Amino acid sequence: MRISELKDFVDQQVEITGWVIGKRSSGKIHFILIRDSSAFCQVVVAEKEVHPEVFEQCKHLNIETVIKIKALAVEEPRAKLGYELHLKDMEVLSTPVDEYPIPRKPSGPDFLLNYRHLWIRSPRQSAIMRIRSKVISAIRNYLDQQGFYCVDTPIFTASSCEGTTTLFKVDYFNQDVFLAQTGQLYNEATALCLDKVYCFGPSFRAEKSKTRRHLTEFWQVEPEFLFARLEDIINLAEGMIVRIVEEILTHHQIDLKILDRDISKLEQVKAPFPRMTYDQALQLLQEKNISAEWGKDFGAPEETKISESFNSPVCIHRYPSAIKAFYMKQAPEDNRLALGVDILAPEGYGEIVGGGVREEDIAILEQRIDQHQLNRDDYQWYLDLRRYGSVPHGGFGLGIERTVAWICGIHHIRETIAFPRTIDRIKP
RNA sequence: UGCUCGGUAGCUCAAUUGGCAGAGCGGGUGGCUGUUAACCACUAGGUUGUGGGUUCGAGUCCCACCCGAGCAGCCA
Repeated sequence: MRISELKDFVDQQVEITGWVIGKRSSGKIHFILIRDSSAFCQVVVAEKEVHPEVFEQCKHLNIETVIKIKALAVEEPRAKLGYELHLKDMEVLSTPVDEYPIPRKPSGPDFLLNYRHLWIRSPRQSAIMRIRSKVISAIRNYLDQQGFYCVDTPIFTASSCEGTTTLFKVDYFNQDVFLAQTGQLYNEATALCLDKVYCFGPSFRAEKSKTRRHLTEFWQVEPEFLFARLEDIINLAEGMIVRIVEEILTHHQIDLKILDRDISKLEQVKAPFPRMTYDQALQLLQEKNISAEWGKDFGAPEETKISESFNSPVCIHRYPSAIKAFYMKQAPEDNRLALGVDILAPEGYGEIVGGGVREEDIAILEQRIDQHQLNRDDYQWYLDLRRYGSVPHGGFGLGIERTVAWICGIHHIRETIAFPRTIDRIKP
């Protein structure tokens, strides 16, 4: 049985296999902290209640010793989870051959990332990984229930998709190919046969970004569907985010507690999210005495200021067309604006969703490709989608790491993936 | 890529004006029956990021390089 199930076994004898994460001792009584795959818990060892050999063994338990224990589960209000274990018997299954490199007291990120393969064992990091897993399954379940098909798009791509960001070049049998930065263009193709589709996979950006919101390898889910109006796209993203938050609040209270997450902040996330145009967002910034020029994208400080005004994620739509991707459809009422939407997470976690309506007219799309100084030849297959049976469509991408960072309330997205890839870190 | 800050024990950090290399944690040994990053005593543990320079003397000052962090741009 697992530590997270202790609440169902109060005053009963339980058997648990766990890893030692710390110990304290007062001579005739030891306090051992153990973790298993579900949570962590304190084990109390009284000299009178165990065999002398077991008591002596407990004196020498180092971090990451693996023990199998028989103990009584007891309610304990002082404990973080509300329970502790009173040891009856213990068997040592594995003794570390060396001192564990990671101390219990705080260490710096450089050191911890060098030992990432061990750091992930800490209660905090494990809690984040469990939450990430649930975020992903919540997304998949939500889309499945809405009738979406999962279509996996290629990682190797022949050329730039969006043309804006730097790509990783790979040698592909003596040919230069690139790691995908998005699956969207491919799923515009699959949407024209299956209608509601999504891809879920890693994306790669070779930009030399060194911020707490960037990784070179990150994961995103990208739904795409036919006859999508901007409103439909926002509704789908909103429903997805609400579902994610509900699932985490329902199933991961222990993990949120381990992370010291302020749950009231997540409980305030309710549909409908506030929606405003880019112009209205500029106005909001002006009211807060922040000057932002029309025509420029918001930077991190502006995004933080906007999201601080709301308890739920905020949807900002109709950005200037010039700062958005070439495939973004222009607003019929004002062609300087794009039918695109960004959703900013609360508490300054920044953009977690970007999406919009795609341009379905081949003439306009060709013009846009030229304006962005992209090579038309690279996009012939994409233009075919407009040549044959073109209909309005759209979708969005949701960044997994940024979403998990927000849900968990952690500062840097490198902790939201088991083995983060950043500009200068490829090991372990 | 730019700006700012940093690199001293396994980890977190001190070291006054340029003058003996230090502490806490972690490890080891001993003590303590309710500890929550427990505490107390003893003990082991150092090529001060690398290379050069100034100086009687450099962790400290100068130059170059390497590495890291924060922020920005770009974006999920």
